[in-house]
Amino acid sequence: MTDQTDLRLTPQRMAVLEVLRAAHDHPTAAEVYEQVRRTSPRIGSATVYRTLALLVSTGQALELSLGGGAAARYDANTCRHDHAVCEGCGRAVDLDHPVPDGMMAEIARRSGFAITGYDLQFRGICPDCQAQGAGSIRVGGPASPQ
Amino acid sequence: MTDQTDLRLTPQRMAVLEVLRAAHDHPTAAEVYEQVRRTSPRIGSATVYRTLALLVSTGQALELSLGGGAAARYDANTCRHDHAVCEGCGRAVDLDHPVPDGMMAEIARRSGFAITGYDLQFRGICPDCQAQGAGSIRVGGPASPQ
DNA sequence: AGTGATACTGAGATTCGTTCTCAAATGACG
DNA sequence: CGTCATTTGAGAACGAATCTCAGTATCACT
Repeated sequence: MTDQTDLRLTPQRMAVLEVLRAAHDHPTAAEVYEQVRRTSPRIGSATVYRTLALLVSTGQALELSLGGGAAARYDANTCRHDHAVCEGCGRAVDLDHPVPDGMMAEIARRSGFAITGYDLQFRGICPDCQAQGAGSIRVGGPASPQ
Repeated sequence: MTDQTDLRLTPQRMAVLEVLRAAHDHPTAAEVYEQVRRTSPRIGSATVYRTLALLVSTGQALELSLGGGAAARYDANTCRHDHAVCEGCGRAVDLDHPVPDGMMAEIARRSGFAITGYDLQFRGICPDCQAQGAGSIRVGGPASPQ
């Protein structure tokens, strides 16, 4: 992965990318796998994981780690954007609210880091979950803790 | 965990909290476990995990999911603060740079979410890693991908 | 077309972090 | 001192992700 001299666009890779592009709900690798199997029943999970990692490393997909022990989620929308994660149902919705320009420069100056990017996630209760009783949200976290 | 009527401050819990308070490097659960064993050799890892989760749920510790397949890290500094994660060595340093007040209100208004908080992590190369050749950072991610 | 080199795949095993199970231990309190 | 809920520790179990490796597909070149 560090020194790809030749990258092939195989049917499997196309299938994964297609599924990811078609999905708008930030699927996990397992969900992508399940979906891809409908059209390519012989594909292996390793291939899906490999392809996802490849897409991320070539900038064609984003990997979201939405906290907790939850599985990583993937997003074909590669424009800079953030997410709001619902503490009730675990879903994530897209936001496009840029972090103020000066902020990154400020952080870089203070920390000495060469900043290459950032991940920003808001936590809260989505409108749906608010509707069905925000008071009854289980304390343990999102719907699928593990 | 949802309805604790009686919470005991056991020696094990004190030991975990002590270790976490003494550590300033955002240890993983495994690191906390290893450290706690020096003073309480008979403690089990389950207890450490349980206690860590308990501390998080009672607001006495923060859980950081620093992306990738990396293990969760814990932080006894419960004041609102963010982190810069080094893509070279995987370490995280504290930052205290508040997100502008108006921003959360703005997000809440646009998304319809009842925002309860946020997680902000900057990615970059720490001064140390910059010094020893920032060009040679492995592409796959932090030092210990999994 | 034929050949060798290289990249890719799929199945299953493996690793690792984390949670679960359950009997035994502990602590609180009358 | 007895009771009862809480907590503990050992190990099993789990799920996500990665690794291994033999087999397959594709490329470059003749």
